[in-house]
Amino acid sequence: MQQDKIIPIAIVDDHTLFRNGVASLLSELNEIEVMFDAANGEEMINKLAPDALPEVILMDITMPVMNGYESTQWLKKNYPQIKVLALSMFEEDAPIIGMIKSGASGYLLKESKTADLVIAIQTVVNHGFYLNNLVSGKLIRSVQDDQLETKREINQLSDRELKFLELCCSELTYKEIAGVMNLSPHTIDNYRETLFQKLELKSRTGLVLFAIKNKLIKV
Amino acid sequence: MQQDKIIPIAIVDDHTLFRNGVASLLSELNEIEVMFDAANGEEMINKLAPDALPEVILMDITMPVMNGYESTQWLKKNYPQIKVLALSMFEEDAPIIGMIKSGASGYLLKESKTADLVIAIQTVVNHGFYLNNLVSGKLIRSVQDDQLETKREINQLSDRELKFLELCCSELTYKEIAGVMNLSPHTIDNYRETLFQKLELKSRTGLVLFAIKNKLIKV
DNA sequence: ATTTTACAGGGTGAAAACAGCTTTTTTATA
DNA sequence: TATAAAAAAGCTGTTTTCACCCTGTAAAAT
Repeated sequence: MQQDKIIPIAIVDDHTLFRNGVASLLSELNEIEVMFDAANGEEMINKLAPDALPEVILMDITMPVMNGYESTQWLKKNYPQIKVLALSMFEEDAPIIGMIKSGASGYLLKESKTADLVIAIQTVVNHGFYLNNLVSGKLIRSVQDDQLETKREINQLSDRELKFLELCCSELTYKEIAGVMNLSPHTIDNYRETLFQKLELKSRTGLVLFAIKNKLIKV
Repeated sequence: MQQDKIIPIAIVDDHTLFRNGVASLLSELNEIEVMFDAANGEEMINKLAPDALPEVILMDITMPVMNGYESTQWLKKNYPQIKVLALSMFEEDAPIIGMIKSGASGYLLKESKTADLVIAIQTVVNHGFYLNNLVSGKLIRSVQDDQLETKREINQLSDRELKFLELCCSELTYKEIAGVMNLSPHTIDNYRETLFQKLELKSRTGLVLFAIKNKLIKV
């Protein structure tokens, strides 16, 4: 690992002391060069020089003006080659998954040791991502949670109502749905009314949104 | 690790020789006990005894009658405590992400060494999941890919059309949308028509579906 | 034995959505 | 600055959706 070239990085964090501290720590090493630091995403954007880009940006989450999620998304849009390593004090699921979804290639706690930070930076450069125990479990769960998760309202619905709801998520008119289900349009009216009542909705759009939110249909 | 109790597992794979081979390999160890094996998901369901469940099930993907995805989903629904370890010859993104999304706690290639398989089984039992290099990169990318990905049609749309499209994904009537956007209902009619034409749709439901498919709104 | 619940069918009127036009205003740019 | 292309607004219909009203049957529940 020591034979690697010097990695140019940047630090984005609103706590000046922390920012300078990390910069100072890393400056002592000859594997890493801190190109610049910024107190938030907007400052980062202004300091980014297209002809001298960092390879990795250490990114805090909570920051004024432009936070870590927004900043990371902006980077992925404008400089997708720059790797973002989230550096935060939060160990909850939401910020971790949020930063990963925003495009971060890794997530590290601020209480980590310097050595871990260096390894993370190098891993991100060499392998494109850095996963530690903190992230991997949450990550796998977040992908899976998309799947299961059932709402209680759904149990109130009969098979035919579910079938009807599914057909609502198409460009078929109610009359056409009646045709497909071999029912009278009036019966379809009943289904619609029943669903509106059960789900507390008032339009077909509402039905579609409900069906999608509850993964009754695949988008 | 050697102080762990004996782990009861099951093997589901349509290749009899492979199934028996793995069973024989693992039977020689005293960390793992193979409770039963099955050629597909249906057979597995029949052989599952609620009073003697395996902790881990090694799951092939391609199988007749009921494949690995379906089987894993069934397990997660009916016996969520059983961990599924996908065991397959495919190293492509789709099957890996697919199995994880179906609920698998890990993914291992069939060409892996016995020792790796044992470690994977133990890791799944002790930590709830097993991530190797094969999976982690794809996983992080699959979560992120959900995000970006833009359709060419979207570029054809103006800001106001996008705003209108967003408002369509609610229970607001067109008249109410006109109010929110400070426009005449007739202008809203124009937007609708334009979008129908540009996106080749013919109903509001179609608009909603399009917006969701292209992640223009968060569900 | 009676009530409840789910399912199927029917009708009316009002509101909203859809379709096809024309005209005016704004914006961009050649 | 002329002009083309958008965005915005208007009009006139038709169709669809929505919100009520209702009857009847069959299966569960009380």
